[in-house]
Amino acid sequence: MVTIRELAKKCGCSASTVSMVLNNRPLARYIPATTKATIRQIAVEMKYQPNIFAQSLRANRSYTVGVMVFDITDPYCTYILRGIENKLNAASIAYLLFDAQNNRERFDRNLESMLQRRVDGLILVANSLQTDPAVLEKVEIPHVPVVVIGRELRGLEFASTVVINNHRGGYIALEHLYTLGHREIAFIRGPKTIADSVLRWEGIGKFAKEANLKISREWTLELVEVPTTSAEGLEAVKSLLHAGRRRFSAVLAFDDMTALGVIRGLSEAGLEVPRDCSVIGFDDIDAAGYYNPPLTTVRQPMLRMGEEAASALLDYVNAGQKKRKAQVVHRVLEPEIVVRRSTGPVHKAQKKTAGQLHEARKSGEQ
Amino acid sequence: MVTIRELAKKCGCSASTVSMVLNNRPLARYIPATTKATIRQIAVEMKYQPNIFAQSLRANRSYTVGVMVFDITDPYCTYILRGIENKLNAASIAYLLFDAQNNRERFDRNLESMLQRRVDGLILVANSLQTDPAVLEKVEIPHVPVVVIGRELRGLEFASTVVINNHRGGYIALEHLYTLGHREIAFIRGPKTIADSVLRWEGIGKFAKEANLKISREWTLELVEVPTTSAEGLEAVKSLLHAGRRRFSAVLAFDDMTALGVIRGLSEAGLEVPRDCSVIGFDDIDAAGYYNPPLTTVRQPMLRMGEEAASALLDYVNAGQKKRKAQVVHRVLEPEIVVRRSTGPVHKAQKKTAGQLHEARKSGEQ
DNA sequence: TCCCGAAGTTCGATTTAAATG
DNA sequence: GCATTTAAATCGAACTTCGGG
Repeated sequence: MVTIRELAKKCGCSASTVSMVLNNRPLARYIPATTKATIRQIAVEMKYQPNIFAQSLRANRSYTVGVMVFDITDPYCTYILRGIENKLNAASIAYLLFDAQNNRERFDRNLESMLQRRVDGLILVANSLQTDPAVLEKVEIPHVPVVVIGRELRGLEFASTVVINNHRGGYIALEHLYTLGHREIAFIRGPKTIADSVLRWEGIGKFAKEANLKISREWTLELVEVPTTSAEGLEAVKSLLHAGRRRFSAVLAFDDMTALGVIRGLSEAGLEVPRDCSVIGFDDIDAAGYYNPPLTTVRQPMLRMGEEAASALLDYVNAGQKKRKAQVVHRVLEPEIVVRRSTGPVHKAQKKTAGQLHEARKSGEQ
Repeated sequence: MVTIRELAKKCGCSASTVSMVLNNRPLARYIPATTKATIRQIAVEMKYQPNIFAQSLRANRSYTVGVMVFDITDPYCTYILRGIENKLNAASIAYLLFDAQNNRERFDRNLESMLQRRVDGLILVANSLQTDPAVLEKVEIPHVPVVVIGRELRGLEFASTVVINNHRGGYIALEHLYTLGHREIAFIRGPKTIADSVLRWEGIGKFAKEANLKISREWTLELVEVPTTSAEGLEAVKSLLHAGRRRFSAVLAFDDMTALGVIRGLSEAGLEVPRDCSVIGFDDIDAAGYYNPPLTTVRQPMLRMGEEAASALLDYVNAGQKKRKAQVVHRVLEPEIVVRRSTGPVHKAQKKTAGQLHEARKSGEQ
């Protein structure tokens, strides 16, 4: 690897001159254009690449940010990551990836690791288990700027946030089912420990109130585990069906994974989606698009969330570099409904709702 | 941030002493145990953390490896990544993640970027578009050790590989269908440009020959695009069904994404899986497990592939550090069949095979 | 005074060579 | 000669300061 001194020798000048020229410093302003051109040319010829270790040491910057996701195998995370990558790439900033694997100890270890490596900033893709403000206190010490995705978090003067309007998401999900004529709807709520879940439920409540729709407690289940899995959705819908005479013509699930399990549960019980029962999810993960049948869902703009987060972080870091005062931002993105084939109107022909149909078939089988 | 000199002052000794003690250098051997203990204790109290920039500059190592995947939104990649993460984490090595996004220019840019950042080694999760040996030539120049996952590549003395036995995979996939009684089988091959695809096809051919099974050219389609999508699987099976009087009772798809599309295509054509037609995939991505119905597939041990790759890289890097001669390795992992619900026996009652059934229904509808 | 360029210092940890009692 | 410690050099880029024309 060629150093700046070797390059300087070849150019017949000093290292300072080379440095100033290649970095377009003000001091290089009076150096003749021909000299500059020669230096640049020789630099290319010799494939000179400034040693990033030396640069980092000098500038006290790593030119690297840290990104921690709560679960890299979760497609929600990977699309956010794609958004982050797009922005960072454009700014020639590389990133260290850390995966918390839904595990608090790992989360803490990773955080430690990122700080030890002196990242210029960090992005946390959070499920709510992990990012209570307390966790971030240790981040404050070296004043590393942070952007948190997916978790409301105000009042920390070094932390920006990017979230979606979960309240609105819950609202439009129920609205969609209502518009299709559904009045008897089962709900599979997310764990109460998750902030998203609470907000979505409030949005659902708001629409119900406005539409004068009654939410039956008996058709409302609550998931307990994070992460959610399709297996839980499957179990949930089975217990709903076993609840007996209950009737419902649609299921509103906390998220896509749950919803996919619900669809499978209905299929296995001999019910067809959406003919016998509609199902709606939340997120719009890839699998929603290619499921059998494809899932209607409330879409989180994951790519944009990642891009916004990366932009916010870069702005903050660059501002700090130029000694301007950096501003935290709190962005709220709007979700949108994506209508596919898992929801449909309540047919006139559809005399019986899902629960009843199931009952009927069961008796028929026996 | 406290430096080693500040720490030394507090300890009443020189920076050299502190350095030697904290790093357990041989020279520290005669330093009294009490002194050492004091130094260590004060280091903890002052929260001393060696500046990694300075360490890197001195040692000419980044203590960081680069990992490039071909598509971070592909679940195949994320499980491999999880395996890599597990091993690297245990060795306190962080990694820079790069995503080629199935794009050759990005691949090259990222490679450049990794080298510029002087990673200690790199892992490439390759689809075959990208890793012809020529690409790796530029890696050789700075003698950076490489591990390639998913692509056979011998003869480069700095590159290890981790692959699965694709030939065997194809063999056992067909064997599974054959054992269930299927004799009339449709094939959706992968693109010929992908090495995996060719090898799997050879394995299929081998079993067919041994079992004296005829592979009909008319029931064999070939995908052209990378990445594969479920949409292509759907299209493929539709064109198979439209081919008319053709009869087949099972479909062997190139990979899971394709297979999932096939299942949906069959469903949309009114055929039930596996009653009317069995479907088998390849990979065992998450979605295979929660699909409707769950997919029988040939499993690639992705977690292990990642772990093996990371281990191989660490071994190589550490060997180089200790000036032992580093060894490249070429690991071949065995795939295994995962039987779920998308395959079943050919029923005696199943008078007609999928193609015929479809024909029958079509006429019935008209 | 203005233009051009170089010598020398800094960043922080590690290591070599050498110096103490 | 031995146990114990340290001053000084090193890694490479960037910037401050200074000097010659």
